Amino acid sequence: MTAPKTFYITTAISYVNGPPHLGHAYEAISTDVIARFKRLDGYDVHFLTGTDEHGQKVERSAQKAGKAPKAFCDEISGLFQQMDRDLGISNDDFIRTTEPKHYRSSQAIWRKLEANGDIYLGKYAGWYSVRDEAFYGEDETEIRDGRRFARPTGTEVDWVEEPSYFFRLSAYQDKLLALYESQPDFVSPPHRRNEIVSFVRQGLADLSISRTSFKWGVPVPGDEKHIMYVWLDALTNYITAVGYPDVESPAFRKWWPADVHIIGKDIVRFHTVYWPAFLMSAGVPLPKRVFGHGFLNIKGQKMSKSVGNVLAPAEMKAEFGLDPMRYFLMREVPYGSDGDISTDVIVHRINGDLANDLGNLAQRVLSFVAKNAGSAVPQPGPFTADDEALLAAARGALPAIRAEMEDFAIHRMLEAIWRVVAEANRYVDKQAPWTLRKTDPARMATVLYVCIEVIRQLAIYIQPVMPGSGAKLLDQLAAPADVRAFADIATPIAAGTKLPPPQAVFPRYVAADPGAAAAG
RNA sequence: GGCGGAGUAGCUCAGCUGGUUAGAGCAGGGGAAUCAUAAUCCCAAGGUCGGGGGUUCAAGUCCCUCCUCCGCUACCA
Repeated sequence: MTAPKTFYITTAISYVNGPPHLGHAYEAISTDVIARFKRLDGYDVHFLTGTDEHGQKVERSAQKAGKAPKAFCDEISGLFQQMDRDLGISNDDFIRTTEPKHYRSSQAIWRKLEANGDIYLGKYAGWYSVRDEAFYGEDETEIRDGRRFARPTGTEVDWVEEPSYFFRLSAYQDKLLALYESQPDFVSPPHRRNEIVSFVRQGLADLSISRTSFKWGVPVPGDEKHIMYVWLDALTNYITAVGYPDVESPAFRKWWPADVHIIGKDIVRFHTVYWPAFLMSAGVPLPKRVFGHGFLNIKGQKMSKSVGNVLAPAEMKAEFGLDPMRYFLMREVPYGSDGDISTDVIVHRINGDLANDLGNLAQRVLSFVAKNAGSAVPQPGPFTADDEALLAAARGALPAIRAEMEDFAIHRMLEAIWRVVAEANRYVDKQAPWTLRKTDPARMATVLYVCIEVIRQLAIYIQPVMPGSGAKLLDQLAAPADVRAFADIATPIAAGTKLPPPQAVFPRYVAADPGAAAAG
């Protein structure tokens, strides 16, 4: 037997500066969809998510909250873990950068970079924004009301002058360009790749990778006045979780290099420039791919605290239900682009795609079978061309959705599935089993069989996005738990299978209190 | 300022290396059916493909130019 195909996928670790919002949920859900898809497709999957807990911003937030940094992190990290549970996220592990094993791992990679001659002590002076965790040039700042702000982001900056260790990022320019050249899909979607390539082409400056102005971080080995730059520490989480620095450990050998890091578009550079450079220096293989997803806007506006339109994942779930919420987010927004959401669009999707198209398809067929076929899968006769065409469309969707998921085109995967849904509804109308019931019961049996088989396949396909609903549908088809993977598409349902009473899976959404819905 | 992307039916978007009457989904219009969560199905309608110029037998699809929007990035004393 050959070793099972493995798939290691990660989200970015969330910064514990505040509670999770819909953007975090979006990343968690989309990564979860890919992870579940791969599991259903026969891969041994390792899905990692977690929280990023160091840095001056967290130190200050903790102070403001009157808490010790670690206690503060425990609390916020707990909220993220709760969110994952609420959203049905199937992560196999949850890493926190404050774990002892992560200190060990971060210090180990530091020593590797050092041993490779890529770290030197210098001095950094500049305008530093705690909010952005970044330095700005004098000319990038402006003074308002006697205080100085970074122009690009509008955050307040302080003059910071301190000794700092630097990483020789400048030495990696050619190697990085060679990487983008030889592995065109290392960075995706493609337009992100172009941005990164042009950024690196402009030349890379060495990177300041330590701080002395605060304490909340991983101490630099051998010079504990310094703590490591949060990004070096944070990125390392991906290898810590699978056993680094024990590169010979079973976990590390099994999972690393990661198949894909799913991240937000705002941190593509850290993952496709700094991270591969660190790994090259440390002599660790690079992740295979990095995918930067887009952001969600609410009715055309960026989510922000000051606008007051920050949507809590729990609110949206409470209003629309978990699976409809997951479906909406995955279907409405092309994965990799920004998306806009509003209550109108959500309701439209839920009622149109879920209740009317798929939900009603299942309900019209299953209730018909319950009433007219003795609540069991009918015995089919010979298939007509129409039957074969629909069955072929359903079966043929599998390679199509696989291809879409290779590019992380989750929205197009769903589109492909829904093309089958539409075809199935057309088939039902054309075959009109309610007429056949009177004229040709044998033919009716065949038609119903085909419908049930197609619904079974659809139920299997939707599981990555809507695990609960897929399961509910498969329960109604009396499908045992061990025949719900993509491999089971090929084995049609057995005639004679006794079916439980049908039950609507996707109810229509009706606003309880019009105007009070979550997204406005 | 540089690099890149985008401007196609009311809305969201497909349209690969140029080639018959420019497509889909949704909304809107008409009709059919009644198994079903009043869901479904069919039909028609709807676009000077951002403006202008050019290449070509032929351009949404190539070239030039202008306008608008977006992303990345750099930056003027």
